[in-house]
Amino acid sequence: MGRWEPNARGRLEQAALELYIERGYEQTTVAEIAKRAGLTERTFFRHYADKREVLFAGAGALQELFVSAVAGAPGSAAPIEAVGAALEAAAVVLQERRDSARRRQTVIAANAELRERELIKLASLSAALADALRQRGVADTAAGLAAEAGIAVFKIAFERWLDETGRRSLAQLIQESLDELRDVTAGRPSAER
Amino acid sequence: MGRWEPNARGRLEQAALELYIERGYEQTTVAEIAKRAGLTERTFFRHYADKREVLFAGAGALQELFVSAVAGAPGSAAPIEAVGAALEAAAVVLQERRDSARRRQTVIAANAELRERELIKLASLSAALADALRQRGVADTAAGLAAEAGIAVFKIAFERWLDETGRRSLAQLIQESLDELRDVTAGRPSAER
DNA sequence: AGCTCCGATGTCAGTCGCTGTCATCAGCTA
DNA sequence: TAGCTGATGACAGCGACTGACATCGGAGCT
Repeated sequence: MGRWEPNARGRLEQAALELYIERGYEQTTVAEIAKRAGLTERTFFRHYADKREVLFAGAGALQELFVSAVAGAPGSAAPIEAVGAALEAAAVVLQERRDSARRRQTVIAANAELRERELIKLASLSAALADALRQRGVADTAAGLAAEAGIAVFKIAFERWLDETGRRSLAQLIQESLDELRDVTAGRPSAER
Repeated sequence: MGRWEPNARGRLEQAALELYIERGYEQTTVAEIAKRAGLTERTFFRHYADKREVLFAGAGALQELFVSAVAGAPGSAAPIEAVGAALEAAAVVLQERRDSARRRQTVIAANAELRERELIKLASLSAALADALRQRGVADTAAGLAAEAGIAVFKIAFERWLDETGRRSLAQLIQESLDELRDVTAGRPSAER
């Protein structure tokens, strides 16, 4: 039990998300977030490096999930298969949270600064993925390419998952996108519109 | 002849790059940049939306180059081939500017905000590439994947081009990376370390 | 030439994100 | 009970960025 109201971080995240939805990211001041959480602006910045970071608290956990999935893939798995395993592990975790993911994504999509922050989180994910592949003995360039390709697939599958009415699971969409990426890079002509 | 000293934008870009190199991005204030360019802080913000944007003035031209290269690719070219053509066109333009590209990249790599801005420029490039592919009749998902894959290849080839002592051209490195991406996504085991 | 228009710049005040510093407060331990 | 410590508050200050208004000087018109 804390000495003050417990879970200050959680209250800040909740308040920030609410306000970003209600009035938009730019129209929300950090002082307002802190006030709604029953804290002061200064305390907000002790918990989060900046006004954007409060929306990305889960990024660290996701990255650990990715890395351990790659590390845990069978030694016989090809790099792209290890990456696929990581993406599927993430899909399982995210599958239950589609509504909240969609709310969050709506906020992010509406603001360029937040999109920038999301992109650097994905880049960090890619770098961690590449490192994990190198740990498995994958050559430098191949590791970087497999990681970037995996993140590209994740981005596109995730976007479709949130857009769709929701028949297919995230894992399915990831698998399909991975297959389609293989076809596309092979120069195979895909279905036209 | 302009009424004031001409080429205010160019002077601002020059001054900013110099100062970012001399004392670092964070340690440079906009007022200092403006002063070195013989202007005021307010005028800086009339030319550039923020302190980061002054480093990315060329992004628009690069994007147009990408788009017109895709649009100009033969109708028989597969999506990934059209993307490859765009990357090669960019490589030709960049090939002559390795030193200045390296200086710029050193500044960007040293600061997270600048890396974020670079990533969103690349994302914008990817979106434009995908749109250009859709114009050619490529299906939505395939267009998005081909574009993201192309940008991934560009990122990695560009990085290697700047790192290497410089034997291979950027165009060569892009071609090799494109080939390696095809192998990696096909699950083909690549050389290990 | 004289006049007017207009776009680029300067000036100034103000908001807000973010930081450094010091005080305070609540529980824990000796 | 007397510290000790970690989380918080209070406050001053810097710098990025914006809105409003003044100014300046060339372009075009009469």
